[in-house]
Amino acid sequence: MQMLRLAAIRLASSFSSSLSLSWRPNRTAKLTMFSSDSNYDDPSPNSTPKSPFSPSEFPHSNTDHQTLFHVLEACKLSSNLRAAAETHSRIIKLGYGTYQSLIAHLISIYASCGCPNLAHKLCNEIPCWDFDLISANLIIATFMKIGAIDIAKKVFHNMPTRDVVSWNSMIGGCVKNARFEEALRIFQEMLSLNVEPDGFTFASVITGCARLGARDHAKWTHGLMIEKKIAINYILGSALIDMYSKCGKIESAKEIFETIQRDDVSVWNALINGLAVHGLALDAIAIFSRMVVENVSPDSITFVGILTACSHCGLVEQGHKYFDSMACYSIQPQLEHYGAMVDLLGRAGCLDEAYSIIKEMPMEPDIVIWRAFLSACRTHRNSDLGEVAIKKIKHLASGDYVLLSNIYCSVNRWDSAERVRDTMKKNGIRKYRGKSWIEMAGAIHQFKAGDVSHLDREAIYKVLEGLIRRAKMEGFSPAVELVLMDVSDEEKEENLNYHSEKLALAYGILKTSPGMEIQITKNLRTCLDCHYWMKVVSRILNRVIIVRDRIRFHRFDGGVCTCGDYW
DNA sequence: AGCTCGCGTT
Repeated sequence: MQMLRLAAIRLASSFSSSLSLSWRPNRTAKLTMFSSDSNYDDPSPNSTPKSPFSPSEFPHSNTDHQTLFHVLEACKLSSNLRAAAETHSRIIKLGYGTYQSLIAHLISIYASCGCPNLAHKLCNEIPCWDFDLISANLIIATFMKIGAIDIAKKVFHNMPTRDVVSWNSMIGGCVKNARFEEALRIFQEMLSLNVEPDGFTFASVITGCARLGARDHAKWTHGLMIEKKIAINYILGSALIDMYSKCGKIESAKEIFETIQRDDVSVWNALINGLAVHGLALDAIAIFSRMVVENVSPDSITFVGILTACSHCGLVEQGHKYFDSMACYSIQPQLEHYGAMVDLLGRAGCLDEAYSIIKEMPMEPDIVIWRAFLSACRTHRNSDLGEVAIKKIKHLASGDYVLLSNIYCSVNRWDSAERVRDTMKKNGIRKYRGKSWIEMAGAIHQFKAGDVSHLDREAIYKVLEGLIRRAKMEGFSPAVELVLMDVSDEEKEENLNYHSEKLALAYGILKTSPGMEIQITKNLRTCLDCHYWMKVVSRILNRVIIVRDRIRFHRFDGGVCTCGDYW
C-alpha cells in the first residue's frame, strides 16, 4: 500500500507540473458533472490526452476506496486539481460516490486548489449532512480555511457527536477569520460542556488573545493551560511569547522565553518580533546575537523581525548591515525583506534610496511595498513620488486614497486632494472607519470612530469632552489637516475628536480608578492627532496609556511616548 | 485511515 501511495504521489506530481498550468477555471461547470455523471472521459476536449492515469496505471474494478483515498491524498499534496477531477469521476464510476470520507477529501482538495465553488457544490449535493466524525472535522476545517464560516458552523451544529478536533477546528477557524471574540466564546462553550482542551485548542485560543490584545483573557488562558498540564512545544511556546508581547507584557514574554526549550528558531522569532513591536530594537538585536551563540540558525522570518525592529527605531545603518548579512546565512532576500527595507528607508526619509531598492529588486514589487512607500511619501510630504506609488497600485483601497489625499493636503495641493475625494465619491469608496477596543472586567468593548452605540455613550462623551477641554487648555491644537473631508475646520475637528481610540480611552478613564494603566488596541495606525492628544492626556491625568496600533506599541507616560514620535 | 496548533513586510 505504501508503494502504491508513493506511486500515486509521483503520478499526481508529474501531472501537476504539466497539466495544472493548462487548467482553466471556466471548465468548472463541466467538472461538476462528474459527480452525477459516470463518464470519465477527458473533461476538456480541447486539450490533449491527458488522463493522469493510463489504463494500466489506474487500478480498475478491483480498486478499493483506500486506494482512492491515497490517490486523493497525492492530488492534494501536489495541488493537482486535474488529477483530482479525474479521480472524482473514477470514484463515481466505481460506485464509491457515497463514501463520505472520499467526498470530504474531494471537497477539501477543491477548496484548497482555489475552486471554492466546486467545494460548495459538492457539499450541497450531499443529501443529508451526516458525515462521520473525521469527515465532518475535515469539512469544517476546509470551509474555515476558505472563509466560508457559515457552512463550517452548519456542519458543526449538525454533528451528532463532536470530539476535541471538531472544537479545535471551529476555534482555529474563527481565529483564522479574525473572529477572535467568537473563538473565545466557542472555547468557553467547549469548557462548559466538559470537553477537555488540548495543545491545539490552546494554540488557537492563545493566538486569539494575542490578536485581541486582551490581557485578562491572556493571563487566564495561560493559567488554565498550566492547570491542565499542557506540555509546551515550540508552537505553543512561540504562541505564548507572541501573546504576551501583543498584550503589552513584554516582560512576561521574556520570562516565558527564558523558561522554555529554545532549540527551535520560531521561539526566537516570536521574541524578536515582540521586541520589535515594542520599539526595543537594541534588545531584538541582542537576542539575535544570542541565538547565534546558542547555535540556532536564523531563518527568513528572523530577518523580517530584525529589519522591522530597525525600521521602527530608525536604525538605517543597522538595517543595511543585517540585510547584507542574510547571505552569510544562505538566506536569499524575499519580497518581504525588500518590503522591510523600503519601509525602513522610507520612514527615515531616504525616499530616493527606498525608490532605488524598489526599482532594483529582483522580483516584481507587490502592493505591500508600494503602500509602505506611499506611506513614507505621506510622512515626508513628497507628492511626486507619492503619485508614482499610487499609479502602481492597481486596485486602490480606501486607505490608499486617504494617504494620497493627505499627501496633497500636506503640500497644499488642494485641487489634487479634491480630485482624489471626487474619485472616491464617484467609485463609492468610503473612508475606512477605524476600530479600537479595550478590555474591561473580562469583556471587550469596541468602538468605531464617532460611535454612539455603547450603552454608556453619554458618560463616555462627557468624559471625552472634558478631556478635550483640558487638553486645549494645555495648548493642544488638533491637526485638522489630516482629515479627508471638504468641510469647515470646526467639523474637521469634531471628526478627529471622535476617533475610536479617543472613545476607547474615555471609556477606560470612566471605568478605572485614577492612576491605573489603560491599554487600548486599534486596528489601524494611530493618527498624528491622536498620538499628540494621548501624550497630553497622559500628562494631565498622570496616567500610563498604552496603545497598540496595527504595527506597534505606544506607551504614553508623562507627556512622552516610547516611540519617540517615530513611527 | 483520515481531521485540528505558532512566529513575518503595509
